[in-house]
Amino acid sequence: MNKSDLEKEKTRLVEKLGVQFEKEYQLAPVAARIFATAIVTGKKGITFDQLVKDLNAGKSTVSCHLEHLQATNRIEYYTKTGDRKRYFVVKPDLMEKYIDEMTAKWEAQRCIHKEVLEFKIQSNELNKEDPPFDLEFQKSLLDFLDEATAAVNKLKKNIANQ
Amino acid sequence: MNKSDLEKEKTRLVEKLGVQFEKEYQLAPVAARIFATAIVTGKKGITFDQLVKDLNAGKSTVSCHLEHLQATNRIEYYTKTGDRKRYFVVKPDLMEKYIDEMTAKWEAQRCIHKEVLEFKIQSNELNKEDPPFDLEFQKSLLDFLDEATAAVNKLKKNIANQ
DNA sequence: CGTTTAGTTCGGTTTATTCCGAACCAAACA
DNA sequence: TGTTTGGTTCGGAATAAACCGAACTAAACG
Repeated sequence: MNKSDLEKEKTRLVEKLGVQFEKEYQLAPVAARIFATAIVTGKKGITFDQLVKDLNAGKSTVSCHLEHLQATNRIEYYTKTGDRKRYFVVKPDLMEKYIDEMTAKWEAQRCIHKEVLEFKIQSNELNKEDPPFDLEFQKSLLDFLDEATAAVNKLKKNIANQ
Repeated sequence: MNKSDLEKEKTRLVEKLGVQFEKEYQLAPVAARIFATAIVTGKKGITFDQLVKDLNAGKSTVSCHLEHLQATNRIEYYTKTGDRKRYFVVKPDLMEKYIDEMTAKWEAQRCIHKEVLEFKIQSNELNKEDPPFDLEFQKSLLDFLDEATAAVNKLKKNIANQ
């Protein structure tokens, strides 16, 4: 196992992580690979033109996706004095952020499912003829979303205090 | 509040849920609205041509997305004797399924992050000159994914036994 | 056996995503 | 003040996703 093997391995890992991230975070292919590169590269960070080279991507593409990844709080950069390059690294509170995104989605869904429940209650009151709506199912959706949020927020606290 | 108001309300809810589902489950617009309609309609179910009418969609589009929603275990159908129509309803174990999907994704990620950790360990052993990789961050990703899986699987058991 | 009903398949169009290169800008340097 | 460096902006091209209608099929019905 020599240095060039490690580079190949890095490329392989970036690609594999990239595919996952495309799905998980709904990122464009190059965006996902930039994010993956930031993770595999670690705290020393990766520069703009290194990304352009490594990923065989256009400068505009990299610029655009770096912008987006920063805007969505997934990466940030630091600079070295006397060096104009930016060194991009993953944000350390990545997982807290992931949990927040998840719970925000669940909260939004819970809110609508509650409206749906109210709709079904009203419908049952007005239309006595129809087979009435099964409110239990709708309630179970709400309960699930509440409990999932609680479970994952507990986890978030554990992470923060460690 | 009369019957036609309820219909408008149903349309509104389908639309609102639809937008959520597009993002949450990565569904095409019409697919998300079909799924939303199934939820808002409840156990009495919705038919093929009702969907075509309600959603102003082509038959082929509805056919294709119904296919997909069944293949991904989100909806199923029942029939009435002497009635060739299919009545589509949401699968009752929707949330268990959602958890399974989530944990499957996490498992896949965990697996790659483990490979990344091994890569970083190897790199540290070989390149003594470089600033070494921070293994703790990588480990914390693995831990998070494990704990998240555990938390959510516990929730799954609670749901199943109720 | 012809017809209706319920749904599927296929080919093509529209629309949106993703990416690129060329031109540009702003800071630093010579 | 001209030039290099590091990065952004803009307009468009290639590609992929989403959808539609027309033709088709298979079961049931008369």
